[in-house]
Amino acid sequence: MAKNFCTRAENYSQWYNDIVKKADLAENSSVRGCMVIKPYGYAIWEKMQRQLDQMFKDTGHSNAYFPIFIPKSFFSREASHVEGFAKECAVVTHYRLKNDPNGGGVVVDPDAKLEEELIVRPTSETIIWDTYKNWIQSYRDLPILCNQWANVVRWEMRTRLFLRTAEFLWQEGHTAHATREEALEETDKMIHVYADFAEKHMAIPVVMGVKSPNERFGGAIDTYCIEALMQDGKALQAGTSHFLGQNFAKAFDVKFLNQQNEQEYVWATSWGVSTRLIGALIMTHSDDNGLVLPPVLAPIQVVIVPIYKSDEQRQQIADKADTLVQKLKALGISVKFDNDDTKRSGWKFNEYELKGVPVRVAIGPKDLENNEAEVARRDTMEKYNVSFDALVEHIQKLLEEIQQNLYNKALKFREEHTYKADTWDEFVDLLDNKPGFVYAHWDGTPETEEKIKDLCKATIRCIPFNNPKEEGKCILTGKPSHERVLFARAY
RNA sequence: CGGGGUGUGGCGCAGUUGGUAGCGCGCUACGUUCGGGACGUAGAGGCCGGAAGUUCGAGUCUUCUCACCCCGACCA
Repeated sequence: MAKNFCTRAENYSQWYNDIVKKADLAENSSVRGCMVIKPYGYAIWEKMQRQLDQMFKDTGHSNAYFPIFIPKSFFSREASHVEGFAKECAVVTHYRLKNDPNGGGVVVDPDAKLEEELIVRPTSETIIWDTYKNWIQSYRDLPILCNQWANVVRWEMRTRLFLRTAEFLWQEGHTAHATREEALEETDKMIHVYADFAEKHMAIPVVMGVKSPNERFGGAIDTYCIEALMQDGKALQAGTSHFLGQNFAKAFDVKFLNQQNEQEYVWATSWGVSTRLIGALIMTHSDDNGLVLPPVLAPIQVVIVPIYKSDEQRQQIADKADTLVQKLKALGISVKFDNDDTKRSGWKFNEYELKGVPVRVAIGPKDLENNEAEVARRDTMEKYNVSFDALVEHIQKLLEEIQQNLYNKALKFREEHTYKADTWDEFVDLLDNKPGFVYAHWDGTPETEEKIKDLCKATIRCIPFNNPKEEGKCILTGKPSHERVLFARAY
């Protein structure tokens, strides 16, 4: 079947890379650490964007755009924020090139040094709070609910397509509120939007929770997150929502006059998801035959492949296919009729399987005779015949069924790979031999979390919301603990 | 920044004791095919990562350099 294709069992990361390349999602560019997102991969991102954007609008947010460059001085205003990002910032120091006097092409003009260096945004809190300062005077100016779709740069040492690249695409929401309660509510609302998106659209079950101090965003009071479990048993952070308190308001002196005519610092949140979600999508659903896409996000939901010998047959099938295309399109289903004569049907079957198209319809001479078509679903690889009269309705239902099946499968996988550990040996044994989510007691100190990470590479992914209280002893130190937290090795 | 590796047609690779570059895939044309990646025939395509050196002669040997990949420390 699939040729030159690494299986998950053989080498998981090779399998991942193969999928990204062979499904034509993205490739490495000649710029170190940066990827080219190819049309098919970008189409998935566009579908995600469209959906998320609608969800942001529905919750009262508006899009805006802020500069890609941030003056260095802005960056140093919030101490833990700088600390979080300083090590991975790209910096612009000059604004002009000139011809190399030695004839070696162009060189940076040393006379064109910037007065103040500019940071290429790794995230936009600082430039946005510098801007919000001018937008806010009174409680009547609040809340501000902005989102921006943008690229950001984090100079990573080691990169992997979609999962970690030097430049990536994301959205970042930045909101300003009059009260602590309102900002907290916003933080909570947005992590729920992300969880909803992950589960309903990406068909990925997630655990929602709060980050431990070690894993918290630089400059945040609290970071909420959604965590997903990949097929190799590693966790992947799929989205974050931060309660920033008044940290940035204080750093940028953003105050408003409340109804009692008193000056108060503004309360803030920020939240984001990135193209990394495409990595999550791949590693949650795909199999050894290639990409598997949930119908809701698939650029092509249905592909129709004709099988023919003569031109006459080809024409007859095309007529049949065209009416099918019209009917499916009328239902809002994205369908492709691949009538390319330079590729054979077998080649197309493999190609669309590799690309994760949820439903394939094959129509050949025999089918014409019997007034039916062969339907193949990508998630289960099942094939069967359906009469033409029932086809449209069948496909519509099938797409919904596949979406649901993928979610159920992923949920089942997560449940089967979620464990409890009560002793250190048990904990390490699980991580090494049955990788997945491990619920274990922790004494609540950053030092212990750090030590656990050093010892076995596992980190606290989150402390789930509504976490059941349970008395126990810390897995490492034996100190008392009143709840289990979620551990895993993570991407 | 440590430790390991690789640079040769678009991609994946071979190239012996130094003798002037080959294979598979892909690509082009034509023909035969067409219900799970077809086959035949004929083609196109390469200053062998770069620089210097040894030599009558370097893909091959020496030195230097550059780039990329893998494993660590950092991270969404």
